[in-house]
Amino acid sequence: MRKSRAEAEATRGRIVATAARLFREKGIEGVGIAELMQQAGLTHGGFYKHFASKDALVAEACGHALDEARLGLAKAAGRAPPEKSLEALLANYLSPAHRDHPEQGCAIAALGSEATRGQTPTRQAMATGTDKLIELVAAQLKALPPEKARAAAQGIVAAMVGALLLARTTGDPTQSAALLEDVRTFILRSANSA
Amino acid sequence: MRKSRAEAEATRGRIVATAARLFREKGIEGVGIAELMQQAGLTHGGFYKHFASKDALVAEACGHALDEARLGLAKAAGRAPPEKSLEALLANYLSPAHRDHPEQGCAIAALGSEATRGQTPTRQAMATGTDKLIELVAAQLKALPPEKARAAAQGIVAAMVGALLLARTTGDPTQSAALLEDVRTFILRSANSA
Amino acid sequence: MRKSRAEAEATRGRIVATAARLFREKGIEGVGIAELMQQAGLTHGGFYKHFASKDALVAEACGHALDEARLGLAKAAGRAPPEKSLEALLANYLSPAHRDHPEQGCAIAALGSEATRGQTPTRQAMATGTDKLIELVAAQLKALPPEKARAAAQGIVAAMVGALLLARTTGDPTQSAALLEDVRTFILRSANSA
Amino acid sequence: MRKSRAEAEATRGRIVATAARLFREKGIEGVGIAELMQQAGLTHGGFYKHFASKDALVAEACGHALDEARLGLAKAAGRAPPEKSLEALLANYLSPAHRDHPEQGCAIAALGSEATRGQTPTRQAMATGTDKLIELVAAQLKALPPEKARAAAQGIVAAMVGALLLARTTGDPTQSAALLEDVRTFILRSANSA
DNA sequence: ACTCTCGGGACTTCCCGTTCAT
DNA sequence: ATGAACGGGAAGTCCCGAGAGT
Repeated sequence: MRKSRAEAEATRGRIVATAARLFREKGIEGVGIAELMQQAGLTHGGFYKHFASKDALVAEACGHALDEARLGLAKAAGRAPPEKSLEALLANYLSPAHRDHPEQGCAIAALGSEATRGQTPTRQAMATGTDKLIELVAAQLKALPPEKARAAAQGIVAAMVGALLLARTTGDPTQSAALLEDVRTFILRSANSA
Repeated sequence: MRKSRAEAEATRGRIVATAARLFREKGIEGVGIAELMQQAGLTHGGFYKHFASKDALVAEACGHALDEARLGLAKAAGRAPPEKSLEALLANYLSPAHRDHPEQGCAIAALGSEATRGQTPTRQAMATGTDKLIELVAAQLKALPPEKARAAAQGIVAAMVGALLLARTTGDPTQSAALLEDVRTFILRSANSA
Repeated sequence: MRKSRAEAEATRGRIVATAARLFREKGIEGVGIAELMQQAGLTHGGFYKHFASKDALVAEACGHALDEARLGLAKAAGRAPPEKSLEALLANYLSPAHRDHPEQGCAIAALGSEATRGQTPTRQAMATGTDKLIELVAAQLKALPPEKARAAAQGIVAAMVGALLLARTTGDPTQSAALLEDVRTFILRSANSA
Repeated sequence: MRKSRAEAEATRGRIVATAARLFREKGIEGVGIAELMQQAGLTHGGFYKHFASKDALVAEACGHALDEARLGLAKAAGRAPPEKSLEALLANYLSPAHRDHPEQGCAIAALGSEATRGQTPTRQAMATGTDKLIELVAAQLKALPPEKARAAAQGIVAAMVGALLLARTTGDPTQSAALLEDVRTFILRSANSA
């Protein structure tokens, strides 16, 4: 029944990963410890050996989700030629696939309004993750000096997150796909004229 | 003890208005029928004489919140000279005051991720309200032909909503105020070059 | 969701009946509130609206189980001609069917050793039920004066309960059936020579 | 710190003896490995060097308890003149002292209903011990041929075990003492008329 | 319209058997 | 052999949505 230290660490990681997925899919309040642990292949009894409370997990899972999504974006940007990296990043983020799969996507779009009302550690994790995302986008703005890049990156990230939210709100897939497309154009126009 | 038809109607309206405020403040799951009715000056027993379920109220309250916020924006835009109306609208939306008072502000930013997972009527109400907001913004883009205006308006609204979310996530008031400012610049740059 | 007063009372009764069955089948410690309520078609959340604690239910369920089993015995005794009523009662109690179905049978045999260590109300319920069972058996000893009947009845009940326990301990069905038969003979011999 | 083979064997025996006592006192589920080992003067970590599982110990402890109790009965029977040996055995078993000290007494009465639901090795041990007890009682029925003796012995053991259970259920010491007395009479009457 | 209550489900605490690490 | 810790699972408390009863 009991596992070695290494296995226990793996278990903990599995819980965090599962939580990061489920929270984005069903919302933080929409997932209970029991369901969470079951999805991780455990029972809820052992949860408190790994985390002090649900809120502690929430903070960690938010950080994990943010990191995971940012890594995907960085990879997509890296695969494109340097002058097209921003376009590639946007194509990845503002896509119907991302719209339809919040459980693997950006936690700001999936959990933003809930996280705002969360506890301090959660908000902290979201703030840190958001900042790193802005930095990632700023790094793609190679034509701009650092300060202007950061300012523009904030606008870009804001538009990205907002667009995803709007696209998920609209029921019509065609209409929301067009919206994502329009916002991409909107962003690039502003970025290019900076 | 029985009230007239008109009074009952007024009561119903008070419940919706209270819900629209509380939901934006504490989230949909964060507000119970009991607290809601108490804030409306009633007891929770009578709730189901007015609404079939909490979800029915949620849908209605979302629509109400969206309308209320949009009216405020329209008024702010209307007070400015025609060529400055978009600036005025943005100044109103992307302000520290709006950031600090979700309970009177935009429901997309305050409830977006929760509403996405809500029931159909709720999502419908959010979609309709979002569309009207886009139309309001498009109407300020007087230099553009209707179709281009709508496309640009989508980008603007996306950036507005996203910016508010980011600003509320960041704990530091100074930093988030700068972010709101930066996004305003970002939006106008794109709008002007359209 | 909520039920009328009468339905709630029925629910409570269903819980007790389910508990009486499950406890005898799996033991008191072997049944949790969750499983119990699930078998009764409910969830464990509502349990404490009906009972102050698990122990409170245990006491009530023991009483219920004892009553139920005694009623069955009384009926079996009543169906036989008066001079054969004890034989009928014993045939019913000391039968392979009873041995194989503790969940519908005598709670003393099924729960005796656990109940001994239970809380006062549980022990009280067991004591009362045991006493009534002795009285039932005494009532079949029509040839004896009341006091001698009660004394003999105690011996009979002791042998009945013990025989069931021994029969359930033995793995071999044939051997235990013979044991039940032998004990029946043993009892009647003593009763007839009193 | 390492102990010799013999010492380890002694330790093991001490654990079994402690378990046999504690199980009868508090029930099988009522005793944890930790308490058990502490009572044996050890810490719980080493338990699994001696036994594969708690269930393995349970089986062994049941056997030990049964043997121990039977030895006591045999000794009591042996101390009496041959024609009084059954009376002596009964006096020993059906005594207030036995009623009040299950931890040193008959495991069938103390653990019967729990053991019934135990695992196969446990049930096996109980069955074997029960059989030996019946044989011991049969050996006291010197006037009867072997087969009749065994049949009668089954009735006697059943009544003995049942009586102890009933006596422990009743709260009142006086009443239960009378019950034990009555059952003794009941048994002897049947035995003598066989 | 108000109060009380039913049933649902969440979170958390506690303890147990078992095993790792020392 | 010791002690810590992992994972399982139960008990219990709390709050919520919904509706019955007055």
